[in-house]
Parts: sequence; C-alpha cells; structure tokens
Amino acid sequence: MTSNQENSVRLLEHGIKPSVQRLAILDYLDNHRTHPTVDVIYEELAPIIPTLSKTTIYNTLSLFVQSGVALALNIDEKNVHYDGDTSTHAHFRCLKCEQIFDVSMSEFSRPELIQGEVLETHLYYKGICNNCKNQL
Amino acid sequence: MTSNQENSVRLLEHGIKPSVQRLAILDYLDNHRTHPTVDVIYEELAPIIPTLSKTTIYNTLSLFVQSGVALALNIDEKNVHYDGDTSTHAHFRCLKCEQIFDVSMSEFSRPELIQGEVLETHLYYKGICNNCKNQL
DNA sequence: TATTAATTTGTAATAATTACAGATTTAAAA
DNA sequence: TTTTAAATCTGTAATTATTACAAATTAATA
Ligand SMILES: [Mn+2]
Ligand SMILES: [Mn+2]
Ligand SMILES: [Zn+2]
Ligand SMILES: [Zn+2]
Repeated sequence: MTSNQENSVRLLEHGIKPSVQRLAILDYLDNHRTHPTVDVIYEELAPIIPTLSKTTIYNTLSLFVQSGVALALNIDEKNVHYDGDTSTHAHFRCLKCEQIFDVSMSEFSRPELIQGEVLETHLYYKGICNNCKNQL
Repeated sequence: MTSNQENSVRLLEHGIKPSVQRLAILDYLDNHRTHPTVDVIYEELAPIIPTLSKTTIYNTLSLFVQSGVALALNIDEKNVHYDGDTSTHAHFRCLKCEQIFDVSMSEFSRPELIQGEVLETHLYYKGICNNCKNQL
C-alpha cells in the first residue's frame, strides 16, 4: 500500500508528469494487486473521476509500460492485464475463476542457448487455484 | 518434417477426424516451425485449397488446442500464434523482426509455493535476435 | 494576460475473433 | 443404390478490444 505522494515521486522519476488521472491509475494498480484490465480500472475509477475517459487509461498504461512503471501481461487471450509491480516474479492464472496470482521468483532461469539478447522474461502458469479446487 | 500420413494418425489418436482442411492446417504447422498466426496460415493455404474459409482455420485451431494437438501462444499482444510442437519448450520473440524462435528446455522450473494445480506453463523471452543485432 | 504546449476526452475507425445459419460433405440407415 | 442424418465447412454479420484522431481542456510559459 503505497501512498499517493510516493507514487507521484515514482512517476516524476520516470519522467512522467503526475496528473490526476495518471496518479489515480497508478494508485489503483498499486493498491489492488489483482492485475486489472483497462475495463476494470475504468469501472473503478470512473465514479471517482467522472470525466475520466477510457482512452486516457489506454494511453496512460501504454506510457507506464513503455517507461517501465508497469508491466503488461498477456496471460489472458482476451484482455491485457496490467501490473504495477515490475519486480521479478511469475504469475498463475486460474482457468476457472480467472484470477491472476503472483508467484514469487527471485530470478528467472536463463537458458544458455538463446538466439539473441533477452530484454524481458514472462513466466505464466495456468491451472486451477486452491480455492476453486476445494469447491469441487 | 512429418508426412501427411503420420499427421492423419496423430489426429485420429486425438479423436479428430482428419478432413482435408484439418490435415492441411496440421501439416502446415508441422512443416513450418514459425509459429504462424491464423492470417498467415490462411494466406498460405488459400491458394492450395481455394474454398478454405478463415473461420475453418479459427475453428480447427481451437479444436487442436483443446485436444492437445497444438499450443496457442500469447507471446504477441496483437495476434495469437500457433505451435504444432506441444513438447516442453520456451519461446523467444524478437521485438524488431517479430520472429518467434524455439528455446529448448527439458523441463520448466516449478516453484513450490504455488496457489493451485498447474496445468500449463508458458515461458516467453523477448528481446533482439542475433540477426537483428548484427544489422545495427 | 496572452500564447504555447501537454494532456485529456469523445467519437470514429480498425482489426481480431466469434456467432450463426445455410451449404456441402461424409457416414449410416433403409 | 437411394434416403436420411450427422458432421464439417463456409460466408457474412456481430462483437469487442484497441487505436487513430481531432477537438476540448488544462497546465506551463512568456
Ligand atoms: Mn504480478
Ligand atoms: Mn515452439
Ligand atoms: Zn480459481
Ligand atoms: Zn530479429
């Protein structure tokens, strides 16, 4: 749970001016580690910032990803999910309830035989989460 | 390079009737390890099977993925790529030329602390391939 | 204050995928 | 072989996530 102030600094450090919208989106990402989609963020923030446009969320998240403030997860074939936690970790997506969980991982395994220079590593697990398994 | 005959058996083993279209799509996947998209497959097969519909390719690939004959890769935010090689391996996508390479990997690292039962593991690397790096 | 730049917004365009219903092919029954 | 039914394929329309873009608003600068 990071404060508004800290996220403001975080944006400035990445050369991004902390507008009301940008700060609200980053705060949301930071306080909800649920890897939300654009639509989820919009539904949640629209009541708070009534003038908010979905395009702004798309633009802002693209900016965040390009600047290294957030990660885009392609774990779901339908929607892109966003993550404010850019540290090294993997993800587990439940094929039943569709929730995405963090999987802690200190470092990714890097194969010797790779065909180029690696800039990003994405590790996704899919399956049935413990909650859903118990409900069977 | 697998023969038509073998792929026919492969489909039958998965309970899929080897129609002309299905066999052509599987043969294409098998003979071109480029992880093609639906559009690429369509462009390549349409001249050979003039009546082929893009919907059939979508349906067939969905069937293949559900039956375990092929894998769907969400390594690219734009299009889904398909892979006829269902064995354990990772992928490397060049952010410049957009090619997707296989990365051999005997087994995926499985963390102890995972929130459920893992059914699939996807490991994607992104970066600049050796070819593109040499062209700078 | 006036001017300019940056940001946001709303709408329209794009493009991948899916839904669906009719046409065709294949298999089974008569 | 003919008839009937099931499976598969096809083409078009609908859906939906994302992007393009131009106008409106806001913030910064002179
Ligand atoms: Mn995460
Ligand atoms: Mn592969
Ligand atoms: Zn679940
Ligand atoms: Zn390349």
